[in-house]
Amino acid sequence: MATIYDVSVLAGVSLATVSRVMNKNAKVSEKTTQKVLDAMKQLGYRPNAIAQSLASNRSNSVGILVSELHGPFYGSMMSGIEAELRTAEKHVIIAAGHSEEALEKDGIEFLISRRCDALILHVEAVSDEYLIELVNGDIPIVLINRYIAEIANHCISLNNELGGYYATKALLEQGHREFAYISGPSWKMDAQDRLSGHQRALTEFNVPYDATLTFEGDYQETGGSKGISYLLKQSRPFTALICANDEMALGAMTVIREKGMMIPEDISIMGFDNIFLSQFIHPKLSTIDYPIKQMGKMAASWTLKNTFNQAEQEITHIFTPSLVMRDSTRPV
Amino acid sequence: MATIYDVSVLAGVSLATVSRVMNKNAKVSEKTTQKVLDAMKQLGYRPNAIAQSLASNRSNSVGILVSELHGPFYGSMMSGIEAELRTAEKHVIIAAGHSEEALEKDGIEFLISRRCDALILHVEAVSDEYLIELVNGDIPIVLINRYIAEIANHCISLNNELGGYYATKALLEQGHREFAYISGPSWKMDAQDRLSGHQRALTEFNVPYDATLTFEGDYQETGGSKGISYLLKQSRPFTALICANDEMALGAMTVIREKGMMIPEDISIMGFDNIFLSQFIHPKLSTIDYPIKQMGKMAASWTLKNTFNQAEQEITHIFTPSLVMRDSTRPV
DNA sequence: TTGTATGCGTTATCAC
DNA sequence: GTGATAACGCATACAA
Repeated sequence: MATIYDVSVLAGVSLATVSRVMNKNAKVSEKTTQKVLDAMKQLGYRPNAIAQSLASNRSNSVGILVSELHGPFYGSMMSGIEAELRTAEKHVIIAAGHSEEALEKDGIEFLISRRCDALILHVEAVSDEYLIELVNGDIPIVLINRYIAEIANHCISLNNELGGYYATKALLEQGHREFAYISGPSWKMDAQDRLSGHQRALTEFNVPYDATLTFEGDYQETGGSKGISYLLKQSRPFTALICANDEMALGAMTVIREKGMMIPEDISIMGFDNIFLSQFIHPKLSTIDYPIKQMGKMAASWTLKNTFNQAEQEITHIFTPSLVMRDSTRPV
Repeated sequence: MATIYDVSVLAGVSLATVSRVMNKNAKVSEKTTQKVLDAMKQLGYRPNAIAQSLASNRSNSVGILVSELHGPFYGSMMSGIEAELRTAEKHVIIAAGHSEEALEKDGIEFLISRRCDALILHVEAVSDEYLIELVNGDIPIVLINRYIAEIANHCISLNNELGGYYATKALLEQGHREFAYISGPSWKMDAQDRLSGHQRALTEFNVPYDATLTFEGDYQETGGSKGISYLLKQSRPFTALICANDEMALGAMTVIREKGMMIPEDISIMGFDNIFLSQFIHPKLSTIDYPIKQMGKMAASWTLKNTFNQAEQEITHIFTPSLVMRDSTRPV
């Protein structure tokens, strides 16, 4: 693979001149520029990004850490980030943390070791302290879906509690009084927040919270299936099921139908996240909109602004969820 | 950020020795090893992967190019690859090609410039010639979902034609004789192959292929919605709808229901890909299984074998699709 | 406008 | 077993 040196020899100029025409940051005569360009083309020269990074201490890339590489939530997030960054000619380097502390730290180490210019992290297992320390390091960092007061301006998060509140309130206003709830993993902050919102709404309507009709799921379809199976076995009846995300709602719906019940006639179902698919399933899922794509875009804008000094735009740090009523819920 | 030099000074040894204990590739006495380790810990030393790459000409990472960062298909693929690579302590660097020639080449350039040790590509827009040339370059390359005879052992692909054949044949055997077909973008090879398989099955059963009941979709939900709307407006009736992928099937199902028709009573629907969700929608989707996750895993194994000389395992180059009959189809 | 020289943080090839 | 020292491919301060 040709190097800058080969190009300089062929073009009959110095190595520095070649570097200059690449970076267009210094005046080079029209004529030599052309000579260099020709030589580059002739050699099929491609700059070595690694060497560039080492010499300049910048990589023109931002690192992204997601929990999983699959799933609609992370898919939207990655797409949102990449789309925004691409307009600025920055690249992304993606790693997966799998919601495990060791792997998350590992992924972050990897991204740092690759000398990313900034990091966008969706982390769940590492501690606040760890993150605060990280933010105080020398590499710019944004957190998605996590709010830490001490570093609030590094956070792009959704008010999950409010989302949980909206979800339950909507059903309460439809007359529902008996609820079942399939939550996310209880150690995850967003799962806790959504459940808190649920409870707040119940309290507001003087409806007691029934722990026996709560199931801790895993945010996946199978969690929803297992959850509803469990809940249906309990002695207490319920008219509404709230799932802490759409995937679990989907899993639950499948089982409910298998048991011969109708949605929403027998059970109203509410999801959370408003994944793209939720409008294509049957019945169309009522849910809480989580604008994750825009949040990804916003996180990317943050790095553009704070790292690459581009486009001074307004950064929204806390997003507000909104209710999306469709066909899986109905008044009782 | 501490460098290897800082460590060597603190440990009172030479720079080379520090490098040795990092790479454990040469004998270093127990005692000095410990001194170095201590110094590293004390300084919070992290190796600079960029410098390592430059010096060693290896990066311990493999580059992945996908068309999109979202969607169940690419999600599964990325997950499959990453899971396999992680067991070997290799990392992935992901870029998106957006099914556009310029962007695909761009992404490949990026991955090469980052000195990935190998590349796994899901490309659709670049030409065979370009890829053949690439494969003859000095970086190991695997192609997913693409078969090019000249470089067959660099390809991990599915027999899409056979899948299309299976899909249609299953419906023919159920007695269907009037078909509508929503295809993928006609310039995509896999879309062409699936359609060819469809036509082969028709021919085998002496059923004429009706081009007026074929719609060219975009492999997305909206393509399915638009497609079925168009097809329903045609004068010719049909009892079965075949969609070139599950997402379009989903989009079509939504519209069909909005029009007050029943699935599968009024129309049988067959998808393609067997995305994870297809078993959770209602009615459960009959489809063709595309083992993309295993194929991703296989591509990763290929790189492990051909680039990192690990685990001499058997590589399957052409995967065979299989029929998955569920509830969206029924005999007529 | 162009060239020279040095450094970026490692690995690796020699010596000792 | 350990230490100098030359690459690796490029950016950049300093000269010319």
